[in-house]
Amino acid sequence: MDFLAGLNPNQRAAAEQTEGPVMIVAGAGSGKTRVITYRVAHLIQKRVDPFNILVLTFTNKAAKEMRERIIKVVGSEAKNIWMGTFHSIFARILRVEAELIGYPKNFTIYDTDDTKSLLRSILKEMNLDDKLYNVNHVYGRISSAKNNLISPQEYNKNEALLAEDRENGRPQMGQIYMTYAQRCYRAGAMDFDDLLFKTNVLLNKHPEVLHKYQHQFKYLMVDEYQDTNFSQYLIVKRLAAVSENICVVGDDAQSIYAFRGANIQNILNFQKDYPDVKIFKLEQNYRSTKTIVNAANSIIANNKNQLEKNVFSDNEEGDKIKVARAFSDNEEGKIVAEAIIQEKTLKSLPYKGFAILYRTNAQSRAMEESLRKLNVPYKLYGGTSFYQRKEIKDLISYFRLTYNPNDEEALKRVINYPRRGIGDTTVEKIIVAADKNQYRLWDVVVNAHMFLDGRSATSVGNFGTMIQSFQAVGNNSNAFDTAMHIAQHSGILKDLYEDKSVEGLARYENIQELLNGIKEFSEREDIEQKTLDIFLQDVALLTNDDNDKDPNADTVSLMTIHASKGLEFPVVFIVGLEENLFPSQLSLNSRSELEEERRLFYVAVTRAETKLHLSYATSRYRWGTLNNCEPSRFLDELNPSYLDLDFNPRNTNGASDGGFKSDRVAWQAKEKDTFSKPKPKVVKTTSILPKAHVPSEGFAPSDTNNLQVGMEVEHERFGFGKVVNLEGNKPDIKATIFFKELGQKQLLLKFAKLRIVQ
DNA sequence: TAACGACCGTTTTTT
DNA sequence: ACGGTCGTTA
Repeated sequence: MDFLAGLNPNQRAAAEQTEGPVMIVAGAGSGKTRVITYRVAHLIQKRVDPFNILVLTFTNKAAKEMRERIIKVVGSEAKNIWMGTFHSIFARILRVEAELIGYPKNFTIYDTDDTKSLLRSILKEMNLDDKLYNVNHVYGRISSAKNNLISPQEYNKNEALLAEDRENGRPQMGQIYMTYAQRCYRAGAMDFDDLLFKTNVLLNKHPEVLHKYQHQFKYLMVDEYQDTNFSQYLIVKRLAAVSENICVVGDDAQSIYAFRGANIQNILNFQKDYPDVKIFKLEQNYRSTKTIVNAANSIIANNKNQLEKNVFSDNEEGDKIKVARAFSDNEEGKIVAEAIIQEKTLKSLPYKGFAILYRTNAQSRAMEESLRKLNVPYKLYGGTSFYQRKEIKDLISYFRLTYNPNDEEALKRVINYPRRGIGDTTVEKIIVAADKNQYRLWDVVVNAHMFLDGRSATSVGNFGTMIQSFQAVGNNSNAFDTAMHIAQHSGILKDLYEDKSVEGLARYENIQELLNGIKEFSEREDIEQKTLDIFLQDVALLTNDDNDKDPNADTVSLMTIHASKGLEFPVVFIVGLEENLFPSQLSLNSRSELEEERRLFYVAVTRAETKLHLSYATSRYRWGTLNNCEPSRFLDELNPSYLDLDFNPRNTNGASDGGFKSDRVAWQAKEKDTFSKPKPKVVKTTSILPKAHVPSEGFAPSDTNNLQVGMEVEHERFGFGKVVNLEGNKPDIKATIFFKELGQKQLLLKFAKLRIVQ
């Protein structure tokens, strides 16, 4: 079985170097997954026990895909490889070892919602202003502390951090972190960051455990190493310390998760940690055309501090990159949808050969509408996961509570859902009683009569009894029977069944779907223990892709660029290339954040195999109001020789800047104008804009049916200008006019009030 | 305690 | 635009 023959010399050398520290710097599309797959296959062929191999990935999708590919090569033996995301692998280990660090084995995993909800309660209890102590900000602060392995105690001793918080007007941050950690502990819960943080605690405090896993995992591989944070880095370093058979794979140019603590230095410094590292560079891109690869290179060249590499393609030159300018987000959608239909026929591609990538999930709406209008089948990836839906979380909260009654977030969520007469006041009393006596909420619930009076004591007591009855069922039945029992007896099923609205119906169906999933789980042959608590263990770590009904359906893919990492499509559309959107407004403050946006663009561009489309809109609805948009600086950074513009962005004043600056100049002029004067209270449409131009006496709009390029016109507010271009059909004719004062603008003739001067 | 309406902030990205 | 939260009212 000479599967290594399918690799190029570089790839093969990397796959064969199984001993000692190895770093594989893999450019986009250079066959990275292939190398990892064959490297693992090679290990197994060399009689390494799959149980001794640990492969860490970043997403469930990557883990799943790689597992399938390895199984294809080496057969079912590969199922025994330890392969998964950092979070799932270490959750699995913590389930075994949790008691050593004072957690129950069946600890709950708090997802983002749970975490935020707990933080909100804490802020409220501490009487803190939740505008100043914005939950997302607080969460981010705690998360980054954990990712840098700073415990609450250390945080509160760290003068630099405390001073920083004081300067930001948030002196209570340390206390919040402390309380948050205590409350998680009390609830027997870990959040996402804890799964890594506590693993470090475990390995640090228990040398015998560290020793055990060091010897179990004789071979370590880490995919997407550029996206690891300090916490992950240290786990890997510790586990690899004995064997030093560690292979990291990554591409610094594709590091896009610094915002959540990833440290690009981990890959840049790998060589310092392991001086005898063998470095392999995979520089040949097999995925994309020369045009796409070169254009991508021209983007990333704008970043500093990179590992040196030269990504190239031997594929054909390929089409130029199409750039489209739209008038609005909806028109952009229309352009994309039409292009898909056209190109599908032209190149006889299936729909699944197309992907639309965007910076933010909110952008999917305009795309979806246009695709629906033209009957283009599509599938939306990401967005709110199935497991984040309210009704699903509600039912799962009952499950959680059944197996871990200390799970306070679950308790608060369902104690009065469906309604059972336990209002906020009563819940408040329970919390106060618990805090006063150092009890857990659950202790108060089961002893309700000691803390509450009459009616509410009875309701709360009944709730406790109900959960206890669920526990009894859970101990004696399989997952599906338990789940069904809980769904019925909690009243959730009835409550949703009675809601006959469209949304209510959808919710009911979602519950059905969850129950079906649990039924499938109960019938699986490859798992020995099929109780609901086992099913529950992984739920918080699941994402959408597990719920993919038919992955082979022929549909266009819509997703964020982050979600597209690792994927490839023959034709890719990157939409919304506008300043403040991509690059994101929030990234403009620092060079490093802007560089991350640029890497994100690089990732997006390199998803395309044969054809890339870029587009931007000159106006877009955001927060429900229409905003003017300036083309993204990234468009300027692309070498224009790779571009094919479907419009003329140049000024008529002879300047041949050839870029997107004309749009930008016009935009800037207008912005300046808009902000120079105090805004009127009600800003509904552009007609409220202050009048910079005083119209000539007796100004009256002319009939613009016969408007020609080159004509001089006067606009009520924009002043005098010259028609540069006319495009579009009948009622939607769009005029590009260069105004003396304001620069170039696009106007729809049916709306614009123009007086023809000559 | 529940139901209703006004108001607010949200849109970065994921485990 | 939209959903979640808060305050008012019954």
